[in-house]
Amino acid sequence: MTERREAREPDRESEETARQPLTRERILHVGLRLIDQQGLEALTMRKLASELGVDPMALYRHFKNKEALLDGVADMLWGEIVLPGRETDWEALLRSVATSLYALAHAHPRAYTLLLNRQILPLSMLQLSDAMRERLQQEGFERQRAGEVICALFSYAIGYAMVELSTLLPQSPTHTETEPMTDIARLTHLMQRLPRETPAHTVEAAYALTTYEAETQFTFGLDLMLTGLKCKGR
Amino acid sequence: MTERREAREPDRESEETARQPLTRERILHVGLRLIDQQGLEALTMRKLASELGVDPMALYRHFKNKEALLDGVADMLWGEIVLPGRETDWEALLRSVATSLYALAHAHPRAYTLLLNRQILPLSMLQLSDAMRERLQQEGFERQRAGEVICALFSYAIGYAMVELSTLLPQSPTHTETEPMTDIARLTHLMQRLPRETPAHTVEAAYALTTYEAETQFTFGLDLMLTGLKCKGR
DNA sequence: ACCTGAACACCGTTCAAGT
DNA sequence: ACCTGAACACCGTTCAAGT
Repeated sequence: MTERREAREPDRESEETARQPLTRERILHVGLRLIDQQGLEALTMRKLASELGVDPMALYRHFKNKEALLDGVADMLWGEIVLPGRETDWEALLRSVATSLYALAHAHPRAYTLLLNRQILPLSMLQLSDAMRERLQQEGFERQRAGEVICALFSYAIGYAMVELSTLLPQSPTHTETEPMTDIARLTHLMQRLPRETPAHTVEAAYALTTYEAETQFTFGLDLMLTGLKCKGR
Repeated sequence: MTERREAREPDRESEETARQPLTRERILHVGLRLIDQQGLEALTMRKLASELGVDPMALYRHFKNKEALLDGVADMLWGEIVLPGRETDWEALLRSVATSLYALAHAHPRAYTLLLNRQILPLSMLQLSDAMRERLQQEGFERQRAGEVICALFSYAIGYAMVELSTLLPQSPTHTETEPMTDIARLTHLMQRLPRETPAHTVEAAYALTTYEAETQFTFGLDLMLTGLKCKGR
């Protein structure tokens, strides 16, 4: 996706190309692809190794254990968030980062939970928040206030994305890419995920919950925060 | 194993008391306790069964599989959130629910991620949000607006809690219960969770990030939302 | 010194054999 | 009809035996 090598031959991105030397980056890249395609629980040291055309134990020379490998994937995900150019003011900056974090959930729905599940602080996350803090301070925010704002923004954006994923994610990841589901499809999909004894009243509530335009709703909460911030002053 | 019915013995709340009949509730209860004590990945069908003094396969007559069991635990967690009395106005209501969701993260730090990781819609969550919607509508919110507010609030509260857990959670769960860590303890704990090559500049950023008073910071973001809501009108 | 794959100690779940 | 536990197909990781 991001990496364009301009090779003479069309990359088939299959087991054939897996004959390059084994690097940390390549492992992580294939690992993320595996999660995207088959889900987080399908990422197995053995499966990943065979995908790379390599002995399972070979992975352990690049990562201490599976946890460390997942930490690496999480760091990659954080690394996909980039700041807009220097000319954007603080409000647009916050809006941009929040939107990017939300969009990341659609780019990597099965991997997204790694953003918060890890037991380390991803370096990319620290660098991102530090760069944001610097920009906010330049526009007059106090240091601590800047930190609070960033933390609140991250919490909302990621939290919203995870709520959406946990209530809307189809079992098959195909829908995410294509056009929105029909009402019928949405309802049947919903019914599958409710206990059989759910009262009709609650089914209706659930349907309402999952029917809102997700993007609009995300913006609503984001606007709440930004409005509050402007009311309070920086 | 033979069934022993020693009714005269005082409850020691250990494996002895595990001789009660196996019910869905008891399984879930012990399962949550196991997660609280040993972490989510330590919850094993086999371990849980032995904790209950039961054959592993016995669990499968109450739950289709491990996923269904975890769904049940998630539902229990949602069930711990209760609404305040009818006399509280909408702002206090929202504040109360958000705070409860946040507090739940401290009561069950190792299980908290289940709130959002499940592939079903927990019934308790639907009932909670539906009850909230009703209350908000009674106070003049439009139906859709009420839904948006609830969703935004859930997102922020849970998101904040998960951000806090993922950046602050000590490896040993003891600290959560006791008094706050000292600065030194916090710093060393932080250093353990950063890559060895982290530049000093970023270490400082990370330290700042994890040092804020968590509770105060949570309230800051919550206030942002509520202020925004009041500015915009209901 | 590096690389490998057999082996260990688990896991969720199936299934056949017991009652 | 219910209950049980052996067995299957995995898993992450150790470790000794190869090079």
